[in-house]
Amino acid sequence: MDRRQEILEAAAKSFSLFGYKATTMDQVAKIANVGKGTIYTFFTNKEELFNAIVLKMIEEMRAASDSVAVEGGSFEQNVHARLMQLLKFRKTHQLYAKLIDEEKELRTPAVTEVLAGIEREIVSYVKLKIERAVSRGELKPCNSELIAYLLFKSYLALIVDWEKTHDTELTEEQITTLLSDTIFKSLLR
Amino acid sequence: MDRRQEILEAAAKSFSLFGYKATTMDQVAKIANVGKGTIYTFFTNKEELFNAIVLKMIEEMRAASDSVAVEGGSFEQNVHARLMQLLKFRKTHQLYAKLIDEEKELRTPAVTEVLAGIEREIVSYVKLKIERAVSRGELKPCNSELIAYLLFKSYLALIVDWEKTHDTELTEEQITTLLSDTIFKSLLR
DNA sequence: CAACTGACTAAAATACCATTTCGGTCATCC
DNA sequence: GGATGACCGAAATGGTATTTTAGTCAGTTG
Repeated sequence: MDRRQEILEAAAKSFSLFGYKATTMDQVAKIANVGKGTIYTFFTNKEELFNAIVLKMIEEMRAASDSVAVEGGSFEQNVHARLMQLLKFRKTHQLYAKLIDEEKELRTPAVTEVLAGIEREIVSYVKLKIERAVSRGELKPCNSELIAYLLFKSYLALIVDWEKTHDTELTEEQITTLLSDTIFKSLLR
Repeated sequence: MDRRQEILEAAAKSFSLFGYKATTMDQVAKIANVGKGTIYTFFTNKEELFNAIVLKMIEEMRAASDSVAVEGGSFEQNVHARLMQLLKFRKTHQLYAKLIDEEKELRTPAVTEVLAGIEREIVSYVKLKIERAVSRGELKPCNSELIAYLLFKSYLALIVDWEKTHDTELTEEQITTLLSDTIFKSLLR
């Protein structure tokens, strides 16, 4: 069977289970039933292998996000659904959750970088969606980068941070209403 | 001269210069020209001494916040001025800056706790201001805790987090306009 | 004698070194 | 000639000796 594929699957498994730092190349080789050297014919080093796995995860996230978007739906409806889905993914997906944990506990640089990259991508995606909605006339012209950033940070605060200091999780209803009345409303043409 | 006062000043100096972990009680005693035992006649332990210093800083923050509030000013005007001032204080004040650094680098529990406490206090203060403004009829009734939290997190994101990922700091004008059009606007009766 | 001191203690942090682990290479093998 | 795993140096880890430090208290001093 495809050796590259075996390696990718083994690596995905190991990174998901143990995180970046705690998975060893020997470990991956063993799970994949290949010699360690073989890994290096496909990936230049551990970090590149990791990046390949993360890239696959990002694809999954994109698919998950697309799966909740409604063709022809409003900007608000779609951005809300997408961000909620992405932040759910963040908690649910084994690898993502593991990486967040490793970032908090170990501060592994490769992990920090990857997580920051994902957030940048999300913000930049929201920014794109804003610009599209502006040019289609649904939203007022605005500083799309700034709004995208504020939107993302707001969702992050309400979904991720809130429960760290409060004991009752916010309902989706509360979040929807709040942001609908504030940020989203102000964007409408 | 008042020994308690000497100790407080020495401690403030040392905590500001070296942070919590790196100031030793011997150090404080030496700066204060006092035997180490004397410190323990006024403060039960290092953490209590630290809390006393932080309490003084909180007083300063309160004063700084009050100094920019306008008697009879609007809710938006005053909350904006106060939060801007508090977040400026956060960067500017030697002790506060040092503690943020220590929290990031060392994760000293006593420091983590103190910083979390300050944020809780700020949010709860904003919450109070919202409730006042609601009962005076300036704002619509709302979930004050939630709005206070979102407001604080938004300012934090725009002032503190933004510059970590972008190379151009946001102007106060941009922040004012953005939040005025979104969160603040939606609160008005 | 009451406030103050600093030598003292136990516990925690740090420095140090021996040993192991790990990412990456490459001579060898199938 | 693609795959392998023994091998290498560097980095991490563990264990231990040493130092540092928060907190105490017997003794000193004004």
